[in-house]
Amino acid sequence: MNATKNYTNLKIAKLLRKIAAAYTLLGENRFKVIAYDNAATAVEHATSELKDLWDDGKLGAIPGLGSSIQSHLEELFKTGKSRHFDSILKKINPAVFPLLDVPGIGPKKAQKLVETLHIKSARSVLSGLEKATKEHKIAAIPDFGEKSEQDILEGIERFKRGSIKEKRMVLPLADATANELIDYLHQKLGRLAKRIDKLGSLRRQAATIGDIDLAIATNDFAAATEAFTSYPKKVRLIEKGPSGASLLLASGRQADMRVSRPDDYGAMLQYFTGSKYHNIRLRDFALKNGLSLNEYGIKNVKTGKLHTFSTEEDFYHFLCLDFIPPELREDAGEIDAAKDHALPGLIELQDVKGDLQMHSNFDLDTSHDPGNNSIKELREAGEQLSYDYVGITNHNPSTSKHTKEQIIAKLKSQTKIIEQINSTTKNTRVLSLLEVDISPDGSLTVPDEGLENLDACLVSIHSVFNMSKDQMTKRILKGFSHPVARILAHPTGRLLEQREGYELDWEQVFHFCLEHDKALEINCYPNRLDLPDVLVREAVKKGVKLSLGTDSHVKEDLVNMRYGVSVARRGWAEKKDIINTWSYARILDWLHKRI
DNA sequence: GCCGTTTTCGGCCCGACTGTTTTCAGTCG
Repeated sequence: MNATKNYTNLKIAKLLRKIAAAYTLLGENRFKVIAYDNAATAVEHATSELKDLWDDGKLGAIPGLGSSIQSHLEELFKTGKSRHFDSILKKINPAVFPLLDVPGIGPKKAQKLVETLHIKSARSVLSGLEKATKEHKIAAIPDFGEKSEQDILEGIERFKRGSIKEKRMVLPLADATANELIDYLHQKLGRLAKRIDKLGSLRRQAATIGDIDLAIATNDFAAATEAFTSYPKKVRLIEKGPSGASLLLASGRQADMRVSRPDDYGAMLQYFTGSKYHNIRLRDFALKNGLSLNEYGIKNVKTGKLHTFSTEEDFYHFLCLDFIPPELREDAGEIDAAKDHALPGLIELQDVKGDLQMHSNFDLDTSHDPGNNSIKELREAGEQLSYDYVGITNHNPSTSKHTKEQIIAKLKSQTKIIEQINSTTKNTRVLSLLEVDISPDGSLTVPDEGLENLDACLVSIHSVFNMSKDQMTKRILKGFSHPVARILAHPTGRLLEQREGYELDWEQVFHFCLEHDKALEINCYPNRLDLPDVLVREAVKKGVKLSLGTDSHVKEDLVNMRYGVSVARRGWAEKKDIINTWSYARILDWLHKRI
């Protein structure tokens, strides 16, 4: 058992990529190499741990893992090693593999470098290579030159910076950074820019973003490039070509811009929005119909005629597909659904009638951070957004500082204030909620009498994260089974780029929610976005209800709702899946259920 | 090595860029 414990999906994916690189160097059939690369990607994208799938005999459910790779993984899980993988890796100098993470170095270059420089160990390879570049030994190697020597040095430095702090931007930060740049470009270019759009993972609204990619539709490439490269907030210009340019931003990330004529802007937008795997699947689909796709349009393979498209809608329709919203382009069945006219009608921001998590400064002397604004101010902020209701979800009063009676008294006084506020308005109503900690033993940190007068409560984990999957599932379901607990807040506990979430048995959690008519939260806070999109998809498939909460601690953060909506959309959620789309009367009725 | 409403055999996405070269291999997205 212990031997197999460490095979996380991340590690398996890395192993499969190493095998792919090794096969490249051993001169194996290149499609075999691609197969291993694809398998690695499939593992990275898997929604469950492979080890768990294997336990359940469901390893075959991952597309890209055929019988051969499955059998090797099986051996790995059973015995802690794979003789087949080991025998392949043994043939390659181990110093090759760390270099594959350096930008610009692939298997072939890595091999050539370590051989020429006589580097033998994985541990010393980076420092050895760095030393060699400084002694100008690289330029002398055949097929390398002055420029590649510099590139390698830069690559190593980038890698070193990256390995210390390889942080992607959380979606809201990337979005804000991009919007600022887009505003600047609109102002600078005026009517010369017919359109400016985000591209890549940012347009697909992924939870974290690497580089910021933009597209400009214009007939004046030179003006667009000039405007972009003279962006005052750039740290430096990285490169500039006839149809685009790249800048380094203060965050350490790049901003890439591409220009295209309005007539073929649709194909360009489609191509660079990705994802890579969506595009690969789409090209495969197109080829079967005699069509070849590229960033300029769609080519008829037989006649060679290129069709161009000013919009993405036309591009997809030409392929006899419904338009696929960017959030769905992850090769998760969206192309088949588009063919069958079975894409979901995704939830929109304007469908949202209220926000179900925010923290006020009401004096509850809480266990965790209180908010900055009064309940009244938060209600007004909700009114500004035309909400029908806002749910005040202060943390429970600290249990160490108060007696049971004090906790009950504090909660009663808050309920009174909320009743008072509600009596003065018929517009945006305040829901009297509470975010209650689930203790390690599964009990709630508020006595039942304190929960009585609430509309409902959210429950969540804020301490003792290091429990086994089994224990944590039991803990959460015990706390969640309290009749007043209607919503499980930030269900995985992850903090993007900071902390992995705890593991849960999701089958059990989903089943529990369905059985007791309870909801899972999609927390919209920038570094949570929790539930993650892939779990939203699973929940939606099963019919589990979802709630949106910004978890705001200042009233300005209520606008983060749109990022939660993005997560919901990436999980194929429709209006009917999200309880925040309900009227005040209906949500109140649902919150008051005691099951 | 994977995969299948054209296929259990014979295919497997597409093009740009770069550097080092005189026609292309390697890498990337």
